[in-house]
Amino acid sequence: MFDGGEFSCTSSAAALNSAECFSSSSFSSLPSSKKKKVNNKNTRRFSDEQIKSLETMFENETKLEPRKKLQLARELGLQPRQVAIWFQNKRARWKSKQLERDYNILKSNFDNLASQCNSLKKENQSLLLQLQKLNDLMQKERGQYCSIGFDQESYNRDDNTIKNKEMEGKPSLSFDLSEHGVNGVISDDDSSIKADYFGLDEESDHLLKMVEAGDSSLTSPENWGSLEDDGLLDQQPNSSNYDQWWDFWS
DNA sequence: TTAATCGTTACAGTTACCTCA
DNA sequence: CCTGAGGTAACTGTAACGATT
Repeated sequence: MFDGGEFSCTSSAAALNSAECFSSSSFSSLPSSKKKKVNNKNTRRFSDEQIKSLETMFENETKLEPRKKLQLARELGLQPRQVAIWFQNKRARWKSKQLERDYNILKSNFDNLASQCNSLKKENQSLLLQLQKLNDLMQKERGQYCSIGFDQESYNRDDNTIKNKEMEGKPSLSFDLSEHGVNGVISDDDSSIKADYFGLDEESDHLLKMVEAGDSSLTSPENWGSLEDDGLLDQQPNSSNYDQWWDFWS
């Protein structure tokens, strides 16, 4: 190994351990930057046996104790400094590969999440479509209800029936057109009654209102900010941020 | 007790050389 | 034979740490 080789031994105290500095009789007086590392063919690289021993040792401990370093160097016929440098370079190579592995893992996770996101987006689109259809259906039925006219007498008769039920202590719907108007079959003022009647919680009630309102707030992403305000879509402080988030995944 | 100095080690970055397609 | 890319041993500069004075 390194027969006839000429090794530099710089004056930098930090660069190398003086005890490990090669005491070559042919030590050059040239500045270290000018010195050439003379490496004959087949003598530069360590032998397979040496590499194998070094690898085995590295698997056990990536940092070598000084005592073990001396022992290993003696066993392999290397300078302790060579062993130290080999471990340094090995750690650097190992770190580099570890970074590569970590990157691949992160990339794999990212791809999985992106795939899940796409599935959720499709599901969301499907649900929004269903919602739109239901909304249209409700609008149509409401239009029929208004267009067939209104029999005040039969209404009063029905109203009495309803009022009788109220007398029994059960909440019911009131259809007082003079107060609510035709368009507001169930107005916002009746929300508490409605909630009791249908057993709606606050969140569902809000959604129902939006559907009843007949606007496109649920089918238009730009209006989802109103949902966020109610905590239905948390994590997005405002709709503009949400748009950025959404754009990222699009 | 505190500050200065020294020796040692680790690390990131670089250099020089070899191998191979 | 030449050449560029990649691998690797060795080097440089710097920072951190502990021991000593």
